[in-house]
Amino acid sequence: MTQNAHPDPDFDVQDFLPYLLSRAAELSSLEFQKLYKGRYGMLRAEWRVMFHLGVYGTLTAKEIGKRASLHKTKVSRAVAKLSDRRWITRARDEEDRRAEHLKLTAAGLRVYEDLKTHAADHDAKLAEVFDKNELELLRRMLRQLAR
Amino acid sequence: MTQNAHPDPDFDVQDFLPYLLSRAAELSSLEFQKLYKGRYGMLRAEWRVMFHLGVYGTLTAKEIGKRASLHKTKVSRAVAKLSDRRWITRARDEEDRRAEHLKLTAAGLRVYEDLKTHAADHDAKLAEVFDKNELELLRRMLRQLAR
DNA sequence: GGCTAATAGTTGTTTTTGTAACTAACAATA
DNA sequence: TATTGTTAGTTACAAAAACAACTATTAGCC
Repeated sequence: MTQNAHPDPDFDVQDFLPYLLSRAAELSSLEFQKLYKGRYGMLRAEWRVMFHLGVYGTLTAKEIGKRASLHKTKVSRAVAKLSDRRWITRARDEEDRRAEHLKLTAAGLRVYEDLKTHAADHDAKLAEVFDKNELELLRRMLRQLAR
Repeated sequence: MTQNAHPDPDFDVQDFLPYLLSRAAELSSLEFQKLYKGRYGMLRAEWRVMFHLGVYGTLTAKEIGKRASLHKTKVSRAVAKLSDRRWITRARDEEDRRAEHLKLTAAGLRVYEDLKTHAADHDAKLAEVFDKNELELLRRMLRQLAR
């Protein structure tokens, strides 16, 4: 079966990084997901859009998609829904009338702040199994992998 | 869950572990996903089922679900499809006739071996940005988070 | 200017997923 | 041995994701 020159003939699929990562991602986000879904009826893409606006202030859909690794259709639908709920505003760019500048409303900001608070709590809980150095390294490595 | 005493008032959502993890997971698995999807028309759940059978030999759907963190409906559908393609066999347990013992066929084993080889290559490529100790720590932490 | 290509974002359609309800077999217990 | 509860796995239906095709606008270029 093996063809030739494979890095490690005794590779264990259970150590496969994408697998470990996706399990860790799924399980670690479960609780928080319940919160934004249950309390605000939000989807993951919507939460991502909101928090990018929370962090950066004003962005276009394209910029959000790029930064958050979300496909434009997901961003588009998330933006439509958030806008319907008056959690964000859309302002047409007068230089380039295809683009819109998105921004949290006051209500949106409150939602963002609330979720952010819970995210901080949740993160702290996840983090407490590790020590500070390990954790810093973990974050660095994850950022590195996300390119 | 905790109500007050928020750990860090200046918490940055972009360091939120579930977010970092899910981005790292998505991006790191992209290439490999193309492979099992493109070459074998497989879904992620199907690949997971196959590789668990590849590693453990024989398992029931329930065991796979538990080990792979897959919901029983996903396992059920994956098993149905893999069985249609003659990549796995299903043998009714005669002690408990609700359960089935699943196993890769010779053809299934070939698919598994092929994918495993590519997984090993892909993993090696991902891993090469880190040094051995870091990598070991990363895997340990991810396993820890996946509980 | 007028033509083609590219870009920002949207919409429609098809796959996949999530959820709940279901069947069949087993277990516990009265 | 009926009765009720549990468990392994399936199926049906609704929600969400993926993908392709679309509109409107801008950019490049002859």
